[in-house]
Amino acid sequence: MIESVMESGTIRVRFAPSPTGLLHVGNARTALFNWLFARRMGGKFVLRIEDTDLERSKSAYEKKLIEDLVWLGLTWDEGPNENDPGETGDFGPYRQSKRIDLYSSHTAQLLAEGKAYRCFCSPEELDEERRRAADEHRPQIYSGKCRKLSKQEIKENLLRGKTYAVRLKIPDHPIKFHDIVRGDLEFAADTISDPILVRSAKGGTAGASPGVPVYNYVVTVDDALMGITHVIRGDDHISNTPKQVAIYEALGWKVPEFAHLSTILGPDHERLSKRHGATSMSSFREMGYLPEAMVNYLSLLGWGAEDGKTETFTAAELVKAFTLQRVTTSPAIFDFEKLNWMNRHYMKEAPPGRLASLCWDYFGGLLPEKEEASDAVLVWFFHVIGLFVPSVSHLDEIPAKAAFIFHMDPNLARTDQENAEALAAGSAQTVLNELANHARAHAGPVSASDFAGWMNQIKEAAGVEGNELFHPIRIALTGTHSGPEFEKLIPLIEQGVELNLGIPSVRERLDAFIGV
RNA sequence: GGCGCUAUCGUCUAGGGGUUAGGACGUGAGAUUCUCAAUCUUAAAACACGGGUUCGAUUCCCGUUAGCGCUACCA
Repeated sequence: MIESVMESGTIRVRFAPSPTGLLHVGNARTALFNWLFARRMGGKFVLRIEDTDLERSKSAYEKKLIEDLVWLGLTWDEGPNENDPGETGDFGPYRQSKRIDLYSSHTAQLLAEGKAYRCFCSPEELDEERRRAADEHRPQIYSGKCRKLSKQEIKENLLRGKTYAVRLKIPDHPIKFHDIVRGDLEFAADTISDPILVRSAKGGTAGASPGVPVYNYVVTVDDALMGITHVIRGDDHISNTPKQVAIYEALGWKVPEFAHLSTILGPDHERLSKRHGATSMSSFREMGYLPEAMVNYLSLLGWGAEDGKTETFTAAELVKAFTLQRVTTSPAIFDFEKLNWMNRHYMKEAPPGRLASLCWDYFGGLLPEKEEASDAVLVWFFHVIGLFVPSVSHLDEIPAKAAFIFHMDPNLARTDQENAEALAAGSAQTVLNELANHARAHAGPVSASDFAGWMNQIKEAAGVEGNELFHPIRIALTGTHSGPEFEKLIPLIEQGVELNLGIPSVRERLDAFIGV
């Protein structure tokens, strides 16, 4: 089966996260590049859950992980199903915890062929070896002591019930492999320790070790058995790769192509972590970032368009443009500002209805339940959101910006530092008196043109214009000296009043502030 | 300590033996708008250092330095 897949030329890649936490920026970018490569090449994208670390793995994280991948639009062809505990694909199981029986036959084979051996060394002995190597400025690699054990010695150890681990014999020639991103990589044999394949356990006198296989062994066997042709992953795995290559070769399997992606760092050049703020996909989603902005931004971390200029790509455009050859080698710093810019870009393009429904929950308590809201309320809310979107980087900032629509505190408006300055101007009181007169003389809701008319008359009567005119009025009406233009704002306020959303009318606002 | 990866504006990057070293974010200035945001125009801003190779290196090679990763019977 493996051979047939390899020979068919179908490209198969995998994303193999362990469900020990949320999907963060680095892993999301790895998933994205795998996905892009698979889609671009017409290959298969496999999701494999590496949940062998039972202590840290949680099914809740697996669920969240799947949610986040779906949110980003990185759909997989094989792997755990999105909505049920089942799996899709012919190369399963796709959860590593269900695969633990698959490795022992290969271990037995390696042992039988003399490509692996039993290592009876104790942790203490190994520690001692390492310590000595460090003292002598040598690479800290295993001495290979147990390689030389005679059959007789092994038998005796087994008979005495000594525990042993299984180690691979690293061949004594340099290990080379090709990395699509970095070119040919080569590691000298004497810098690579014989890797443990299977952890120590009390073995029987026959058969393979009953111990638990280690990560490097497991991924290699899994990748091979799943017919993975291209391993695209973080560059923290470069040092693991020669060991894995040796495993492929010992088992007589074709070595896949590798592509090691550079690390994503925080602004302080440290590895990106929670310390730097939001880094998980779910937190970005909660903050109201759009998935297409996230995908686009992530794609630019370690990759660039061929023309050297294009920055914005839809997912489809990315699939068309993406090549591993253009992936960059140096580490990239995650720039929240540029992500924000990207999100603003996509918010401008998004239909207001979509943004409004994403925002609804941010306005908890101020609006009816979305399901119970009338069409008129929905439309009104679309407009409110549309009014504030240009002034925010992500959707969850909107409620604070829009708060004055729902309620206004005249005392706060008066005492706010910057407001106080504007109100202290000599003309401010005149302007406000004039405004009060107009409001007094007006019955019913105020239209945008009513208000524009007032403005013109106040301008003449008070003999002021510009900030001196508009600042006091804006403060009287909204409690702040900055915000959306009156022409759009006034109708929205009066409509909101009519919809019984409990928001103060133009007249009520002015009354509270200046007494009408 | 050992092994490895990396090095172009503050950041993401394009480029590549001879270029005014290009674009984007951010920043400054200007325009527009009642304000803020948005928008438009515009400016400043980079080839880490030292040796080679070469007529010529930012580009190729070597070294230094710095950053990062790995160095587990973790994944």
